[in-house]
Amino acid sequence: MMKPRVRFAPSPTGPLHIGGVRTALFNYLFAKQHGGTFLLRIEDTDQHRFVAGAEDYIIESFQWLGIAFDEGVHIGGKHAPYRQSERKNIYRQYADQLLSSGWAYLAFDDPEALEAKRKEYEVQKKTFQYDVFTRLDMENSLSLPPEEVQRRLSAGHPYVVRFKFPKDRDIELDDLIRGKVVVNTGTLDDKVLFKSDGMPTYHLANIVDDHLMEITHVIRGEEWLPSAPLHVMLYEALGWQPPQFAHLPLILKPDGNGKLSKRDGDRLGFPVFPLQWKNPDTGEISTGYREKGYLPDAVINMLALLGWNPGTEQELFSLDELVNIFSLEKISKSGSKFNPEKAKWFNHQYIIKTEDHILSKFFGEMLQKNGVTAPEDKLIRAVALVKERVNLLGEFQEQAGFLFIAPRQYDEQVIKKRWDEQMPSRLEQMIALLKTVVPFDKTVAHDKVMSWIHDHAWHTGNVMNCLRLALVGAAKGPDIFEIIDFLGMKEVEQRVLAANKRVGNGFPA
RNA sequence: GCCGCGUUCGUCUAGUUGGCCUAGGACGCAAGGUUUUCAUCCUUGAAAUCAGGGGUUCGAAUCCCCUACGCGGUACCA
Repeated sequence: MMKPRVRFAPSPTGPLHIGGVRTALFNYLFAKQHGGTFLLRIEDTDQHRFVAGAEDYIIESFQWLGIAFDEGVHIGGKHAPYRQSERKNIYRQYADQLLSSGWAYLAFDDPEALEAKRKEYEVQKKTFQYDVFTRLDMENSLSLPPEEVQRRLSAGHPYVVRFKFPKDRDIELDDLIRGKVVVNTGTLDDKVLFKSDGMPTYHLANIVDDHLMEITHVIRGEEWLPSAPLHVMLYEALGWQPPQFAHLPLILKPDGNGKLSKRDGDRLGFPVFPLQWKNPDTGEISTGYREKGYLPDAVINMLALLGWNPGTEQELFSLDELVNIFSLEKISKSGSKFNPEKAKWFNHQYIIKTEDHILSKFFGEMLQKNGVTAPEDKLIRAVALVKERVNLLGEFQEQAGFLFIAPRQYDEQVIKKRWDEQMPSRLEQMIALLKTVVPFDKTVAHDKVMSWIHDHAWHTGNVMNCLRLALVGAAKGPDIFEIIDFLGMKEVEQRVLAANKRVGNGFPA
């Protein structure tokens, strides 16, 4: 294959949705696999929907994910600029070209007139479409006498440029994922190509830029499939070779039907965006995968397997592996419901795989926020002790926080079940016993304590869980002798004394 | 409404040249086990008559047709 050039072309209207991230990922994988180029273009032709900060958000998201572009707004490239608002002056000439070759026409109908027309049709239970059948009833350069058109133009009447579909032609499109798709031009509407505000619409700008930027493969969401025929027609009208198309299936909400939306995330409690986003207008905050404690590689892996799979039973892939094994042919045609549980499972797998010294950084920051500064070697030990029980990075705090912060309260369920008036003295005896193990050794300590409990014919579960309660605050956590080893005898004694004092004869202070 | 796309366990999916599918894996779920705790982990299990109905064929989840349902589009939004 010739080296492909693909693009991810989001609109800066808000935070990047994970569906968009997946689209970008598939583009990236495809480009890298074939030694091609991947570029980022910002499609900001709608000034009304522009949202400040959205572009930076998009760039930061991909930086976090480790998906690198070869060209783009933030890094430049041979086809700069990559922001459509900065390319404004190059689109007009193509609209003019279409106009003079008869592939487009001027339309003067204002939004109100269009709205009225739609209402009129709606009453008859029909839908108005500005197309080959209705355009002569409208006010445009096809229906109006040339001198009237000229008059309006010189009088400065606002107008748009619309594409003029031929009456009855089957447009064929060979989609890389869906195969042949055929649509008759008679069913298509004369899309606006150039708006009255002097900006092109998506359709024109997209085709022009894809051509100028030498895009070979357009890999985008399924929502674009209906307008793909317009796009191939546009290439023909402009006398250009169209790229190959691949329309990706949608990511659906976990329950019910329909596209995954921000609301679903809020409702079901999982992130829909890669990074946290604060709505500049309302101040509303939407959480992101990063803030929720996901590792970027886990997010990528999870997204890659949504709508695609290699056909083997392997589920865990690094980015590089994905680059090698990815193929458009294996993308499924139907939409995939997003599964938040599986997303967590992927993260769990990646946390286990991630090296301790990297994880320790995250944990260190969390402790820092709680006012505790811990040395790195301690953090690494702590992380190693609990990583297998962590799904999200944030859980390091609850799983290993006690290794640095003595418990402030004790689980009452455990007290009720296992503590009694003799427990304080037994725990103190155990401390004395533990102190005899010098230097401390987990196995030796374990054996000594066990036989000591056995000699007194005490209930192992009660004694050990009360010790755990004193050290951890609850009946959970890693092996108790590991904890003792980590804490050191001095700290262990302090915690036991504190617990004895506060829980005392069975009632927490 | 019209146009387009789709339809295998609850979910993601394997299955793509029809027979090796009494439909496999993963998530989740259930039961056991390991862990003196919790989680992890291990084992086992339930779970899709392959949307439904017709064909074609010795034989269909796999090919054809119809129906149903779902989704997407139907803006001077992308």
